[in-house]
Amino acid sequence: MKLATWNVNSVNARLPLLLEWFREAAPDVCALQEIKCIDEKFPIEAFESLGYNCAVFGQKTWNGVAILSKFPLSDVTKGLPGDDSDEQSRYIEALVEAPQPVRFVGIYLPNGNPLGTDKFAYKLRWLERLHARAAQLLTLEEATIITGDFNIIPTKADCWKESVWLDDALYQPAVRQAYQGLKNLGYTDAFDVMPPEGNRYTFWDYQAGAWQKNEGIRIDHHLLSPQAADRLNGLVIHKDTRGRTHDEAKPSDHVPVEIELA
DNA sequence: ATGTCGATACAATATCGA
Repeated sequence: MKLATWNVNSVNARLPLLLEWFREAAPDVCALQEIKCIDEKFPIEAFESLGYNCAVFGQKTWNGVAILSKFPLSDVTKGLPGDDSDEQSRYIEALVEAPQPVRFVGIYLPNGNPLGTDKFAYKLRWLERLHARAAQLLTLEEATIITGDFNIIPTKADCWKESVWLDDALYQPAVRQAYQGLKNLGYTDAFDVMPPEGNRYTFWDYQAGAWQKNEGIRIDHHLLSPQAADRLNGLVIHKDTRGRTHDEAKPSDHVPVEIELA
């Protein structure tokens, strides 16, 4: 069973490339982030024609997350619990009704830049709420996967040059500690168990020739409950999609990251 | 010298967020 995550930076701007990749890689389940549209503008028919069920939590202009699945989806939760005033679409959760079910959580964690603003405070509060939800999910004793764009560089090995990231919200000690805190609850980062050969980055900035110079970072992660970690068989970072174009469509700045579960 | 994107309000460019 292949479960992927991809920050697509607008699902509609990316659609030709997405459909091409979904045909090739054929993930069973995929979390999308930054769909950048309201629910009514999500290209549901295009994905349904490839055999996917869609759960969408959209938003105008910014953010927006979705789950695509070849298996039925049930028990869908939209929005991260813990703050009714949070209006940003960054969290979606569903039960994937496969022969061996999986509870699948897709997140688009706040970027948090620049430091010293309410944006960074929002990121820290969001992390606290995610910690609480992650702890709650563990009590279900299910195979649970929390995946998505975490906007967190876990270690200095996960960026091309540490000095560049020291003043960035993606690499702050408090943020990295919060990520470790999720692991301390009992979640496993699939990358720690199944590091791929060669590339470890999942994002290359559009600017400053970052892709051409391989100046990337690893910020798209899969966290697995013990019941899910016991089934982990592999991890693939689809780096080639970063260099692909399709007619008018240009690549996302993130690439898909996929895990294989027994 | 952030050197690029995408959505939006707006009607060719500017702003915002990343």
